[in-house]
Amino acid sequence: METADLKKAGLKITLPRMKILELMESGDLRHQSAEDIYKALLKQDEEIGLATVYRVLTQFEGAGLVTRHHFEGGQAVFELNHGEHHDHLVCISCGKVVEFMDDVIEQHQNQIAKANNFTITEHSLIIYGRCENCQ
Amino acid sequence: METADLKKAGLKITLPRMKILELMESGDLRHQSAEDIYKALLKQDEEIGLATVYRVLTQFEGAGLVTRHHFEGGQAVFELNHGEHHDHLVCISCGKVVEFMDDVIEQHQNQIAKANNFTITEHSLIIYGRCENCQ
DNA sequence: TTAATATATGCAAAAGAATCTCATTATTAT
DNA sequence: ATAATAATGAGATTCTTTTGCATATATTAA
Repeated sequence: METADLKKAGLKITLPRMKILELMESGDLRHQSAEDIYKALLKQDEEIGLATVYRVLTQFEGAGLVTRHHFEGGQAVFELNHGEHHDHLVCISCGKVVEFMDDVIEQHQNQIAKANNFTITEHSLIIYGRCENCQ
Repeated sequence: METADLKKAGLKITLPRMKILELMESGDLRHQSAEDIYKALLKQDEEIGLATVYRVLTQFEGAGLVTRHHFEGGQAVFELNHGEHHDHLVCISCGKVVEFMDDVIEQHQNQIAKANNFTITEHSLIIYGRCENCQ
């Protein structure tokens, strides 16, 4: 992920945008709410407003750099796109998120859409449960 | 769906609860937001507050009578439970909702959860797209 | 049927998430 | 470096949902 991607999206290279990208790339947490990101930036002494974080994330989403997920629990979470589409397992206890991808499921979704004369624009499959450590 | 279900859930049989149940059974719209329900009740000249609608729906959800879905677009929608679990196709243009159920997808979800040592509590599969009339 | 009690309701206020306004500041193309 | 354009921060605002509290309603036992 680089400045080139921002340019391509017609977005100026600004400090807030760079910092948010960096933070999302830096990997500890791949799925964070706007507020998580805002707080993480504060901890790094970056004075970036929450409104800016929301704005930037929405622009990134529009540019296809980021995906917004509506997991349960109020706030949307954002994830940096990395190639392949995938779905999610979410632990309702500790919040752990595992990504997965299943071709058979994808295929069946396409069939179902077709059978109902729907043109798919996107889909969201989330499995909620308890992870290994939270049984 | 009957008063017995309310009793079983330890809920008193009250007018708001009956009216909301009736409305949700009466079938025109199987997936409605709390506000949709509130407005529909107003049209029937039932003076039931929005807060009550939210409270009752949340209680119904807790009692397993109703399922809350977080489709895209701000408001949660509520659906009266009718036996089998199922997933949803949602038209992003007209809001039409089609229910479906696919055993192969269900099976694969279970496998995936197992492979990742998750105990499933629930899952949500939503396919967004355009329906026949909205292409 | 009535009285006692436990719950539910309506309204207004509050809380939480996300967006918008607008004056100021930064970035880009010239 | 400058002008033109876009982005930012802070706070106000909107929208959805929840809560507090005084009143009203339903249930239970007498």
